[in-house]
Amino acid sequence: MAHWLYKSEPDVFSYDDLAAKGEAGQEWDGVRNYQARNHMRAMKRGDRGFFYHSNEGKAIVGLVEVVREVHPDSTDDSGTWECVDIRAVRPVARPLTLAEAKAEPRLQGMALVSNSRLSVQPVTDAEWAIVCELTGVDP
DNA sequence: GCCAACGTTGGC
DNA sequence: GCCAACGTTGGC
Repeated sequence: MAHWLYKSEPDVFSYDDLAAKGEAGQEWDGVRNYQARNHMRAMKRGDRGFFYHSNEGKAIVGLVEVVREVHPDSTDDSGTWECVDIRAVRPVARPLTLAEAKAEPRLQGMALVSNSRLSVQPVTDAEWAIVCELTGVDP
């Protein structure tokens, strides 16, 4: 099973906001980046991911899961953009800040560290295990 | 609030 | 198809 990371500004849409949507989750719409879209196209129902708060907090704060595979973005009329639906699983026991991730030698290759602008990122199995360890998540 | 990094657009 | 200009993101 592949793993992912989703970024969101908590001012706009926070992990708590996602949790409030419950089991049905939320369409991850508004993504207007081809790389990010391609990652969403590759997602399978049940894939787990991390939820990262950008700008404010700058930390991995929760665990999420894909509940609906790729489909047209309802906020896009052009037919270009697609997205998945995700739901909150549970918050992590201990948020992992960007500064901590940058300071962790084993995470230097992580997209979060090396390509901060990509809003939907793949997470390798190795990175997943390390972040689970650092956040106190039972994978 | 600034600015660097990156992606996208459009003229040639 | 190249590349300059522009807009956006996001860390600081």
